[in-house]
Amino acid sequence: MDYSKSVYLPKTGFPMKGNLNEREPEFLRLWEDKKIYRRIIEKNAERPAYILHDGPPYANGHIHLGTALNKILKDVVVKYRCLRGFYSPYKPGWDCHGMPIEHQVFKELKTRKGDVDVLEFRKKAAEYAKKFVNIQKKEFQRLGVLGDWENPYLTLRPDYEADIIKAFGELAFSGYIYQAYKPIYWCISCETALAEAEIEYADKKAPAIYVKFPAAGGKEENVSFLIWTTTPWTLPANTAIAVHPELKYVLADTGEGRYILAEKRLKEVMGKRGFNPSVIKTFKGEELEGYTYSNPLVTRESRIILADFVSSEDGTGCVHSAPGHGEEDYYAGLKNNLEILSPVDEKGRFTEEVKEFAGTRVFDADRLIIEKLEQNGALFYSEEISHSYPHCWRCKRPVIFRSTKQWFMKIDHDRLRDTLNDEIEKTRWVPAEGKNRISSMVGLRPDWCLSRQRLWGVPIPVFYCKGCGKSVITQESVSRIETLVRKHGADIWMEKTEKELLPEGFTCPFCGKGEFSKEKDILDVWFDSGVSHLAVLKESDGLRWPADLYLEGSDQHRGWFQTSLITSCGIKKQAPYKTVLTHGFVVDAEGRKMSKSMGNVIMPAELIKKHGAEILRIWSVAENYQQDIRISEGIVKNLVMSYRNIRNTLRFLLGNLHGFEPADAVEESALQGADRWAVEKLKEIVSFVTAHYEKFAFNKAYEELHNYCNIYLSSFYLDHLKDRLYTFSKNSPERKSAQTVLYLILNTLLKIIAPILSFTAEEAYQLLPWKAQTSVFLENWPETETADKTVLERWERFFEIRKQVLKKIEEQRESKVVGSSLEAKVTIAADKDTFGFLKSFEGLSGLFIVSEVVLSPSPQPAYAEASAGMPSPQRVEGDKWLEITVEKTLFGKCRRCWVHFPEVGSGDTPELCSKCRQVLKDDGITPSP
RNA sequence: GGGCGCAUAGCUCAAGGGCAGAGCACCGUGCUGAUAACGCGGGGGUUCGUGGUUCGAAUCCACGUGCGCCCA
Repeated sequence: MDYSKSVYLPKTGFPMKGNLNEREPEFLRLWEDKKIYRRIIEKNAERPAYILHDGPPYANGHIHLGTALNKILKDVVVKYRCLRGFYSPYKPGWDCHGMPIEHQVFKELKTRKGDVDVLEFRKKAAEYAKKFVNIQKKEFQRLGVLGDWENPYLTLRPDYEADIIKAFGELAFSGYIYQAYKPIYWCISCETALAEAEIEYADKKAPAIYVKFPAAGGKEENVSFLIWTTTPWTLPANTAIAVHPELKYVLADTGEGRYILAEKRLKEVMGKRGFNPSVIKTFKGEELEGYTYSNPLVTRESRIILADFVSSEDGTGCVHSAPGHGEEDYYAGLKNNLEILSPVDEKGRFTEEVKEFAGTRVFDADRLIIEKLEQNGALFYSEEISHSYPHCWRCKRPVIFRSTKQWFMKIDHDRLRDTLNDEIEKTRWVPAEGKNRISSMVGLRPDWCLSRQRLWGVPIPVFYCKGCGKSVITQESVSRIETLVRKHGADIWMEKTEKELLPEGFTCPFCGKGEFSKEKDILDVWFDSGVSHLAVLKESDGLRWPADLYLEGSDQHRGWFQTSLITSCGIKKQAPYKTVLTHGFVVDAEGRKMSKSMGNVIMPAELIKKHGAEILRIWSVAENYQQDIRISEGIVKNLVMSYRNIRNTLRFLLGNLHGFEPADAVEESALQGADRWAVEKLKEIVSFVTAHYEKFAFNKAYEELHNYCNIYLSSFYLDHLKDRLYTFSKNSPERKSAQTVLYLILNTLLKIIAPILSFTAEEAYQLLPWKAQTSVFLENWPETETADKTVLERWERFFEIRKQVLKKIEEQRESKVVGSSLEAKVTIAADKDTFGFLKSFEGLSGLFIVSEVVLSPSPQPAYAEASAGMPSPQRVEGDKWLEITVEKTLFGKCRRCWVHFPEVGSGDTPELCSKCRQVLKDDGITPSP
């Protein structure tokens, strides 16, 4: 007789193999076709809101693992909130302006700034950005991220651009915006500003000169600070000499003159002239602060300042500082209130400010300046060196640092820095270290330079009066520009003349004249995204300000978190977010960052193709994202394994609920044996997982879910239930009790894994005959109930004993006494308390999955004999002891349920146990021969 | 060079002064009614290094190494 057809084996259309890459698109289609995102939002429209504001990725290139990680984490948060019944819309966005796109478009056009029609160029740049918005949109959607993909926000949309103009205006009217000089890279042959990305480093020959700057007003006569420079032409713009506060300096006498320089450099520098100087004094750099000296080229007295960037590796340790011609010098200048001189025009010629060399190109001036210094007796030594120097990417010529007038946002205005700090304090930072990080950055940050001498961005809405030369920005002018931009886009600024842009009859508020020229610089692209909270979080779009959550990579402490905070505190005196969550960076198996040159880059598309987006989702949450997140084939393989375990657990649940209907569910009071424990355990899992979703500790939630499926379900509960599910009468209370719990577990599990395992949860949900919704995401989060601790503890104690029973069985398996555990007879002797404890369990044999369990009341002998060299009890703890014996059962094996029973072998169906005989009768089954 | 952070089993993570633990992987094995599944058992550690504090350090302190982010 073949009884395998007479048992109720699992039956389901949920395949064991996920085939994720092929199946996932089905569910993407389902979500799209049935407008699931819309429906979730509508469902919760009247509920409390939870707003995650999307930081816009840059619309350039394909998504990489970092962006995928970020979007998945956001998706998990949003889905969790939605399931919990929050109104939690997700509006994705893209950052569309800026240098990288401009750079790419120039490359494609094989041209450069200055050679293009600005409007045509901007059209191309917009097309380029939109193209990548669409590419990335598809890639993000493929990850299973739900959101308002039909209406994302793009920083290049007219509405958004108008809001940028508006925000700039508001800051200007509050007095935050001012104009000042700042050095930038400048190509004197292309006559254009260059961005960092347009700079190439190449070796260049340069004069390296040592120059004496006579100390002034000191007690010592004939003392000079000795500086070293490779750009003699910047000497006229010198306004300070920087020394390192901690470095040792000397006053050295050569006989020919006395010099101050770093002790470490003394020998080498003096050696150039063959001097063997005597050291008169040694002192720390900080003692030099405030001393003055005179410039040998122009009549100017300047100060010694302290700066940490001074090195003792080359030069003299006394660094010539020209804040108008170098970035380090510039910041040192700001800090020390130095004048920022930049007496060089756009063609690289000295202006009238340097009378003697006016009209001379700076590189030609080097020679003249050296001659002049020599005549003055200020030249200590001159040589030629070759060093790495910035060059223009386009014309390959050396560039210079030149200062131009630029727009800034003042951080120390109207107590803004205090507001920033206060708001940082009020914000919840996850992890908490983020607070420290951003506040130390905000504490030190200089004013924000908003000007960019570029083409692809939003214009700075400022006019210059041709009458008095003053810059003009008024409520009226800004509001007019804002309206025009909202209607036509920011291109209007380039398209129209000043007269057309300004309101009719507009006159200069300073001098009353009516002729203007418009600002040519555009805004820093960080300003675009920095005002996203104003441009996007609008009630009219179903959103709220401030956002509940910003969630980005930890690099955004300096980037978006900060720019958003600054604009927000400047305009609204309040942070735009309540909580900021950061994640680390994606690195390879060895913890190294991914880079093309290292060849260790893994793209999301590869992983999706191979394993499905679900694995990427698991990876995103299973790791501790507060640190750097590693990825490698091995790591992915592990995740795939853990996925399979969860998937198979779902499959088992689905399979064993075949034919079950919710109406079949029994009352909680009618649950049998371990079923009651399972209900309590599930409560515990739901509470734990919910609490950890709430804390953004997704890895803990996932780990718990995995462990639950693995340790509690697969290893114990489900294994134990097989007997009841497969062999008991179809409608028996034992079977229905088990199914009731499986039903509960499955329904619950699908909802709480859905934010992470979105595809799999949906796949399983679609197979539920009793599914109430079109999608699992339209369901409600299960109630979190406090589990009955007494029940859980009782069973934990049981598991401890079970573990030892299993070990004993394994020993006997190794000795070939038993194979299947159902061949085992287990005898347990124990102390009184443990004995009573075990006795209180019904169906112990079923819980151990053995055929016989004998509880031997035999007191103490085993324990007593232990000392006499007899087999020792397996567990002794205080007065508790336990002795477990496993032997092969003498009963016959029931051919149907495989359990060994005494009655097998007798009666009219000797191959069956009495239970199975009855089941066959009750269920009217005639087994096929 | 500076600021912030990280380092525990092959992998992902626990333990935050008191025997270094879990899951996965691996090895062995059972079952053949979750079967590319499932069960059971097992091996596996210089807790990055050095020094210090302490009766006792993975844990606290100092220095160093490696890595990441940001800045120069």
